Amino acid sequence: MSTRIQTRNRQRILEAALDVFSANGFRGATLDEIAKASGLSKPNLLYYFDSKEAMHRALLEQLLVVWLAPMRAIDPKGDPHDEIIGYMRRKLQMSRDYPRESRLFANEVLQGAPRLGDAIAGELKTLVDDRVAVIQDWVKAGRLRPIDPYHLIFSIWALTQHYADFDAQIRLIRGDSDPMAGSEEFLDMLFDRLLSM
Amino acid sequence: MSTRIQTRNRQRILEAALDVFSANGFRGATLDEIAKASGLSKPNLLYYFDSKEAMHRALLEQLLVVWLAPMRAIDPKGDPHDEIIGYMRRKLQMSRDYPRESRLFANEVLQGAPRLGDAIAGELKTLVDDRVAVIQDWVKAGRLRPIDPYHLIFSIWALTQHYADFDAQIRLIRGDSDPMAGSEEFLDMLFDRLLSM
DNA sequence: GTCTATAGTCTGATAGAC
DNA sequence: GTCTATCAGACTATAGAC
Repeated sequence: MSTRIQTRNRQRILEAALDVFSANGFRGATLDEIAKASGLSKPNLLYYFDSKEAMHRALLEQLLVVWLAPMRAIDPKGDPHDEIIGYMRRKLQMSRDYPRESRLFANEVLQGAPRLGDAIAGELKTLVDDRVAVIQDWVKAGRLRPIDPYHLIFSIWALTQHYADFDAQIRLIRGDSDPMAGSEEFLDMLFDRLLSM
Repeated sequence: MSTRIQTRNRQRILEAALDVFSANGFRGATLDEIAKASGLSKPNLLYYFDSKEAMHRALLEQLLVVWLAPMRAIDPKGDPHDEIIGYMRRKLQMSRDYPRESRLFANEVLQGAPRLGDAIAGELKTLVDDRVAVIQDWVKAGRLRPIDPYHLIFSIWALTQHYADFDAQIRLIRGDSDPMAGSEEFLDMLFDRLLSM
């Protein structure tokens, strides 16, 4: 019943699976690679997870919680400008801290979200719709200048995730120095100008 | 020697290959799918292209020309504000006209640019470095407010390509109406504010 | 040029010894 | 719980008839 070892091995597998899935997408990933990366045998992987699908599903589920946290943290009672900039900063920090998770998500959506469609159409859409309403209320109350809430949110996603998802391109163009150097100052300035009255 | 049929079949194959590679990445794509999508048999595919790799390479090569054209068209002698906004608009139009090409490129970069690394480090970097210098000259001449040229370019890429690459997500959140509706007005406004003195 | 047939390899998943 | 051995199917690519 040594659940300690089980938990640890499941964690090792998910860690390796995150590497492989985020670098190749679901179909491009192989159990052989995950086995090699985790140091466990292929049948042992399938002792802990029923299938390749199940591994991927486990990753996406634990990803969603972390992924949506920055948006959940937007406070309708806060200052509109600070709340939006704060959201953008938290999202940018996620690209810095969890680039593989960002690429896992990007791969999934890029390939039509076949395994994440329900979560996007459900949990994420509900959250976005709610925050869109908050932004619209801010605009109506005259606390935020008129702006399209959907495109505002999309622009935050696009600008922050770009640094994780297109990391390879940025490195090749800028050289191997920190690809995100200067991004926070730039995005602070950009959103400050975007939101100012 | 009926080169007409050859050219037409090569085109049919590349058309089908673009569908499959852009939807699944290189490793996730299969010749069976490309064969089915093109209406040709699998061995026939390999009569026209030496390998799966060769097909992918052909797509990337013809992509690069189209892909870099909007940036090449930036005129150092033009008005800085208009040139940058014009570049952004051309890039956005590419997302509208060539979403599959955008996703093909995104898949490739997302997965570490294993087959496009040389072109990015060579042709693209050269072009970017040149345009960065142009922007810096504009700033020095006082014709453009001080701004980080690299992050400016990355922000254009991120914001415009997002609509093609994350199309599935946007559709699920906004419903099946045109996912790009309002994007041009929003981005016009955003970059106008970003660049204004 | 296009096909069927198939070689040879890799894939996800299972059986069974320990 | 973990392994070796192995299955059935899918994979890229080739051979050879037409």
